[in-house]
Amino acid sequence: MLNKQVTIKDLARKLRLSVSTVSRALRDVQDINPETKRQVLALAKELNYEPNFIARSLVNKQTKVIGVVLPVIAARYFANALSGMMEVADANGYHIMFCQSDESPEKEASNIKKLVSIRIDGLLVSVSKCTSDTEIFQKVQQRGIPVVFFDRALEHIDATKVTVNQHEGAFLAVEHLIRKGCTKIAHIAGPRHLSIAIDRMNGYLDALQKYNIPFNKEYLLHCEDFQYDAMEKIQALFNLEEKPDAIFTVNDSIAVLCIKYLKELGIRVPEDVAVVGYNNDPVSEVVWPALTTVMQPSFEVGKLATQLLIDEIEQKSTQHFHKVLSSELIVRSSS
Amino acid sequence: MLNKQVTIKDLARKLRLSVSTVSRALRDVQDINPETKRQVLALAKELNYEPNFIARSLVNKQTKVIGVVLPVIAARYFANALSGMMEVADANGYHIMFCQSDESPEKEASNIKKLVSIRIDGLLVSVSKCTSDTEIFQKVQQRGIPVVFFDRALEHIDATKVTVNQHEGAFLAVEHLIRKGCTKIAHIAGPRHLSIAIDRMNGYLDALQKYNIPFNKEYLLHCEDFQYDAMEKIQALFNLEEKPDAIFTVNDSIAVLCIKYLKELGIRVPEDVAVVGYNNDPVSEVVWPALTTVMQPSFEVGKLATQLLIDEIEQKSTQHFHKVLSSELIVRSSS
DNA sequence: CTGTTAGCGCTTTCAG
DNA sequence: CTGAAAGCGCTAACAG
Repeated sequence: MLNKQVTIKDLARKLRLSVSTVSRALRDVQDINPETKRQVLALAKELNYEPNFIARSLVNKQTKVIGVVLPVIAARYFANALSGMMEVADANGYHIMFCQSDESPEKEASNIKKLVSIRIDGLLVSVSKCTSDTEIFQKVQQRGIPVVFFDRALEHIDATKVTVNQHEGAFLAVEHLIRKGCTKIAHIAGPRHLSIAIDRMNGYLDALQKYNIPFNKEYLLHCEDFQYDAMEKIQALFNLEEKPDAIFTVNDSIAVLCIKYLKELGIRVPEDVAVVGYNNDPVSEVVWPALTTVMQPSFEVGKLATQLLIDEIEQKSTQHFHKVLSSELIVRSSS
Repeated sequence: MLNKQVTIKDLARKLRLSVSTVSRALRDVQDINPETKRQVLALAKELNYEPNFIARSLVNKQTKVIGVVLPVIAARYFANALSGMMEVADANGYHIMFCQSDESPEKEASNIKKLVSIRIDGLLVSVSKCTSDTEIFQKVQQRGIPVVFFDRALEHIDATKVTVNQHEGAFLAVEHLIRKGCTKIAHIAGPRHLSIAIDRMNGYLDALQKYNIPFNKEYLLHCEDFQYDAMEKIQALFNLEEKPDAIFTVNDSIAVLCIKYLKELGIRVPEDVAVVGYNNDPVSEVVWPALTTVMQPSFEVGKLATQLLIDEIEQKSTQHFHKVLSSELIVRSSS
């Protein structure tokens, strides 16, 4: 049943060669007789030889596995980023091993420790909402394992980062609302300590400023946890004297909640109030009216981050970059 | 910078012990002086020793990694199943390495080959829509690597399988429509060769039969690729003389399309036509009216499949099971 | 161009 | 209870 794996030794014996010669023949090294190489390769194929990664790792001190830690795989954005990573990893002979932090810094840390103990060659991470400590990442770097941050990066750490220009995406969204004639534009923002949320908020603020629209403090509300306190913020907005004529939200699920709430109130979207979300989540196509939103290049982020990480692993590059990718506004009927 | 990993040898030297004694102390083996063990453990902690998985794998001939191949990670169902897998794997000291087949049998096969060459200890797979050949899986088994199928399994292969009772889920959905008073119930089914789609269709048929509702051939339509040909089927349905008063669809995205189309036609949901989907996709909560749908226990599927696989790997069980889990009908306002 | 030797970090007989 | 020795499968000097 269990037909043992054929090893380099078996090949050597059958060919009356030494294992080192066989080893050389199997790889792309010079100093090998083409004819010998041919024979070895032929026999290897015939016997269905497969190099043993484990043994190779032990001597080379590199596993060809890249660790990935991200908040949650069930989010479309991260699933797409991961797909991009797998594509590039595959093309370069690397394997991906990923873990989710579930937005918990503790779980994030334990995942990282686990990956490091497996001897990953490099680490790709998108930090949890509450991560602020750089120490663990520095420890990884000190071990000689390159770290690349994607999407959500820590500010005060010297490492390569691939992020998306949140400010620009938000600016585009708000500019679009302004051009549609909206002047009382509210923003339901994300957590105050989360950099991507702050960037989006600043994009909102700067767009208002550029078009000389006075900023109304009452139109800016923060959801501290992205989701569960959203409804009360929305309600607060429509209890104001001066109701907004547009809402830009930090993500699509909040935008969808807005649309539902407005419908209940008999307020028309987009005629009375326009709504724009963020992320191009699948739900955005399905609500009615379909949601205008900002699409981030998640797949590209994954690909680029992985490529840069591999470059660092293979020492092709030694310095750190911060690449910032652009987003795209997708205009649908909610605005 | 690169502070070398401390090895078992370092511990041995400092403690003036032999490596084999240290090795024993580090593991749960008998034949070791408790005091010696204590010392070794203490020093190990102090020096931050971490056992080298790679070296251990090489001698033990087991990697503690489980390979997972699934169609696509961006689908909520699979993301959840994978989360369940990671939970159980983690709790048992295993790691997960996953690949997506993108519904291509070729990519599926190459992923499996890749995983096998990494020397995974076991394989978890949900086959692509078009996979029918059992050969590759048998080859994996012959290598002594246990295979467990989850969600989508191949029929003609002797292996442990964890699936969801599609027939029952569909039956529940249709029964619910019948109890609501619907009698002209249409079904937009999935591909004819895909077993889960066939099971759902049979659940539909059997529910009709049980309640003595005559089957109308015109009310049964197949989408051969799940998505892109859905719209024409829906239209066909409403070009019939005798229009249906309910539609049960093979998945939620088709159900959502139905709702949209019915709205355009000015047909009220659920008053004129009730709609029920399948999967409890996030979109089902967001459409209006919110979609009644069947929720599959994907997380549980992942957990159970992994537990059974680990049992097989560790020889706790040697025979194969086929576990079938139940689904739940989630009633919302579309029916 | 090829063989010999040593060794990666760990486990496992086999003696003591 | 502990140590010596061999070996997992492969790579990497170093001679020849």
